[in-house]
Amino acid sequence: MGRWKPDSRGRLEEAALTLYSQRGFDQTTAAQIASMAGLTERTFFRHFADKREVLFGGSPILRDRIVAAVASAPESAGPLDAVGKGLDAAAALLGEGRRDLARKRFTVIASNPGLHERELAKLAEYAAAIAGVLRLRGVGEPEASMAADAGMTVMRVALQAWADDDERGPELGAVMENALRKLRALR
Amino acid sequence: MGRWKPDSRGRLEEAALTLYSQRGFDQTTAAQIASMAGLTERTFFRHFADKREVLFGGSPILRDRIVAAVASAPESAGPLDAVGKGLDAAAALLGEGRRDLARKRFTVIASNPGLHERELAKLAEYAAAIAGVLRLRGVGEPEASMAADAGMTVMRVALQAWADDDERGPELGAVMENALRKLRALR
DNA sequence: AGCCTGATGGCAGTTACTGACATCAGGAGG
DNA sequence: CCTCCTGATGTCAGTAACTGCCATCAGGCT
Repeated sequence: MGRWKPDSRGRLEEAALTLYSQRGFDQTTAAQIASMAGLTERTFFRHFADKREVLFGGSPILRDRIVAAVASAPESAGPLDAVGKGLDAAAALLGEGRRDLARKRFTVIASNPGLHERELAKLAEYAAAIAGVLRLRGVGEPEASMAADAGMTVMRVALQAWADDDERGPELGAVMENALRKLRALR
Repeated sequence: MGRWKPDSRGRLEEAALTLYSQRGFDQTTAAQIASMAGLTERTFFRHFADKREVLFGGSPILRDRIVAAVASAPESAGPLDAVGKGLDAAAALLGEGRRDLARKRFTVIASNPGLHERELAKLAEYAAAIAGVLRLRGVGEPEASMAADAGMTVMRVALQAWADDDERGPELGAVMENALRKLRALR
C-alpha cells in the first residue's frame, strides 16, 4: 500500500457532492469536504481550483470524447451532422452513469447560481472546442460557433429532460436526437 | 445639493472599468474602486452583489428591451422571426454607445475567466426570459429554449465581430441580421 | 547508502463578502 | 419652526475562499 489512501481526488468529489446535497453549497466549507475525505483544505485546493470545480471533475473527458466524435464524422457530413455525432458520444458517456446520481448533481447545481454559472462556462468551453474542430473541417465563422453552440443547447436541454424524467424514460441518446431534430425544424 | 454626490452607482461603474482596465481585475480590490468613487467598500457591495456584477449594471435594461421586442412581434412570426425582432432591439440599444467603450469592456471581460463566466450567465438569463415570452406566444419546449439560445448565440457572435471591427465597419444591426441569416442556413 | 520526487500538511496573509449597528441630511406632517 | 422618519452611507468585526512558502517523508532510482 502506498503512503496515502488512493484516489484523493475521487474522495474529494464524492464528499463534496454528499455535503453539498445535505447542507447546501454555501453552508459547506472546503475544510469540511477535505476533512470528510481525510485530507486538509490546502490539499483540496491543490486538486480543484475552487469550491465549484469539484463538481466538474469529469469535464475534460467529456469534452475530449465529444471533440473526437465530431472530428471523426464523415467528410460529407454538414456541421450539424458532425455535431450530432458529438452528441451521440456525449450521450453514450453520460448515459453510463446512474440517472439518480445525475439527478442529485443537477439538483445541487440548480440550487446555486454560482454553480449554474460554472456549468454554463463548461458548456461554452465544449462549444469552443467543437467550433475549433468544425473549422478544421472547413466550416467558416460564424457558422462553426453557431453550430457548436446550438449543439450544446441541445445537449443541455436533453440532459435536463432526461434527468427530470422517470427512471424508465427514454434513453439519453434518443432524447438528444429528438431535440436535435426539433432544432433543425426551427423556422 | 443633496447630502451625497449623486449617482454613486454610476461612479462605481466608471471607476471599476477604469481600474480593471489599468491594473487588471484581480489586481483591483473593491475598496480601491469604492475609494476612487468617493465611497467605502461596504457601499460598493450594497450596490453590486460582487466584484463582477459592476460591469453588468445595464443588463436588466437590455433584457427588458429584448423581451418587449420579442413579445411585440406579429402573431404570424415564427420563433426565430420573433427572436430576430429582439435582436433588432438589442442592436439599437447597444449600438447607441461608443464602440471604443464597448471594446474596452470586452477586453476586460475577455481577460478574466470569471468575468467571462458572468457574461455567459447574463446571456443565459436573457435566453430564459426570451424563452418565457416565446412560450406565451404558443411555442412549445424545447423549441422555445433552443430558439432563444440560438438568438443569444447570434448576439454574442455579432457583438464580438462588431467590437473587433473597425470604427467605420458595418452597423451592429446589420451584423446581427447577417449572422441570423447564416444560422438559419445551417444544415 | 544517498538522492530525488511528488503528494501532502502547516501556517500566515490577503481579500471578497456579510451582518449589526450608528449617523445624519432632508422631506413629511404637525 | 419642530419632530419624526427614511434611506443612503459609514464603521467595525467576523467568516471563509483562496494563495504562497516551506516542511515532511515514503518509495523509487542510481
